[in-house]
Amino acid sequence: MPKSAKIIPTQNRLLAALPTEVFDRLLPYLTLTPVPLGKVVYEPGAELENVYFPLPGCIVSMLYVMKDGASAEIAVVGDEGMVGIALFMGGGTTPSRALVQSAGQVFLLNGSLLKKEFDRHGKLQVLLLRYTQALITQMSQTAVCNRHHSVEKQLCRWLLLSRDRLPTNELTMTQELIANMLGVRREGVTEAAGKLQAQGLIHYSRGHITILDRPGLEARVCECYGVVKREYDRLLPEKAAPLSKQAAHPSKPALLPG
Amino acid sequence: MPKSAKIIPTQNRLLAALPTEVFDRLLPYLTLTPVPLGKVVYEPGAELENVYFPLPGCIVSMLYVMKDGASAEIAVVGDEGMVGIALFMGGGTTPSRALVQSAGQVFLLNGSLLKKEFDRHGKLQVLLLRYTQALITQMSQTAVCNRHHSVEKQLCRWLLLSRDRLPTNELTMTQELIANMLGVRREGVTEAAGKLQAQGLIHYSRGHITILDRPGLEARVCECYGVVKREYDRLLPEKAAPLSKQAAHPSKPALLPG
DNA sequence: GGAATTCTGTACGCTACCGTACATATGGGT
DNA sequence: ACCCATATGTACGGTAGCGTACAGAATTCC
Repeated sequence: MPKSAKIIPTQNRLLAALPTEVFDRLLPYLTLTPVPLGKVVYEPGAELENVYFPLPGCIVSMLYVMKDGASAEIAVVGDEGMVGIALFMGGGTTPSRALVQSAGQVFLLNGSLLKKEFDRHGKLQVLLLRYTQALITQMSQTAVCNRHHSVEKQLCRWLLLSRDRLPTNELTMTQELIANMLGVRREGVTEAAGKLQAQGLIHYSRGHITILDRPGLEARVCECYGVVKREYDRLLPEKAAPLSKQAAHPSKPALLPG
Repeated sequence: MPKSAKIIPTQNRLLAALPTEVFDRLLPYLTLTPVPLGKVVYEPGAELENVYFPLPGCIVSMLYVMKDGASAEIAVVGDEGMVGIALFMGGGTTPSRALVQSAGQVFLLNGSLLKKEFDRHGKLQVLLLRYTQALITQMSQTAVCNRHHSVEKQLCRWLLLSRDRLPTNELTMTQELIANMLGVRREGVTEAAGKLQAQGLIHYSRGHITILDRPGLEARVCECYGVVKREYDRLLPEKAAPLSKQAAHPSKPALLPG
């Protein structure tokens, strides 16, 4: 049992799932950093210097912004994941932008250190690749959802995706920002949010949204949310138990068959 | 120089880029297989047994089909890539379906053999991860395109993506099928295709489309096509020269700056 | 050669969302 | 307490794409 107590990197689920050996190797280089809402974590085409492991409550959004300024969210990353996969995938850059959608803290890790550990091709590599596949599912499903579903359903999906990465039912987020993420007009969000509020599912005012009835949202969301959620549950380590005993014995054999 | 001539696996660009050692290891297990249009290569949720390396002219489409039957294409794979990335990413399955969009031939490789080679973490791993990142870009951009662009522009994108993976300007494809891929009505495709034909960009009749004016299509397509194209060019090995001399000297330093 | 199937063309009302414009409300700053 | 910036509400015409229906054209099958 290491000098626990202070060791909160386990609050990120990827880091938490690392075996002690790997974890200890990275620990000295993990820097806890607060990130404010709206901060741009990386720009399209820019070589990544660091990767980021969000802590619970911090959400980073991957957004594509077109020449004419129109934008669309491609995926979100919270404490279940990592920002900067292009670093180990080999490209070093991506055409999208990453920005903080919910302020909080991240563990920052130097990119070449991560790459080095990745290239040992131990547990970290396995974890990150599985995470990447989950991310791919999220992106795919976003494409499908963008094609077929109404703004209201997409808003439900977005709210649930956010809620899953937050510690409370409160989110700090204006309708304008949500509109940017969803790639629709702000008025469209106002209208959809208005309906949800009228039905008692959420409450909002000036940049604060409270989820009042999660089951209600789940009843209204399109299948896209569930598909992504199940895939994340299947591919990623379980939410770490409060007192981390991981690596000792994987208490439940995950959902893997056999 | 091995018993060349017959060794056409190099017609797939990923296979072609492998160093001789790796290539020779896999060669005995690569099975050349014809695949007809419409063939389902894998179903959502089904454990993959094999992976597929399409040859030029063969295109496999990754499609998500919803409960109500509505569908949308997530990405396409041709001779630049591989079908079945979930196998080495760790999940083993995906929620999407893969089906043959343009008949042709593929090299089939047993999944566990691929995984084994991947886990040596040599050149194959590097290549496949870079390829996966390119695929991610394609998926992301599809999401963006689905959100913001007209059917006509998307049709242009789709035609160019297909053309890039075919040896000629001819594609065998009904408007009905294109509509399934794009996730729009068949009539929407008829209308858009009609416009393109009126402008002399394409010609079509009963399941056969000919691209007459590629620059014209490029002038009308949205930026999404270019973003994906450039990322593929950046991340993947160049199109193999007819007589494979790859690995010797990368004749041109790609589009990389510096 | 005729019938059946499969593709493509056209039409028409409907709806969700857009672009734009402006009104109202809320909270923070001084 | 007031002002101002910011967030939200509402309205209205425009349009792209939908759902549906059906008609004409090109292959395939017998």
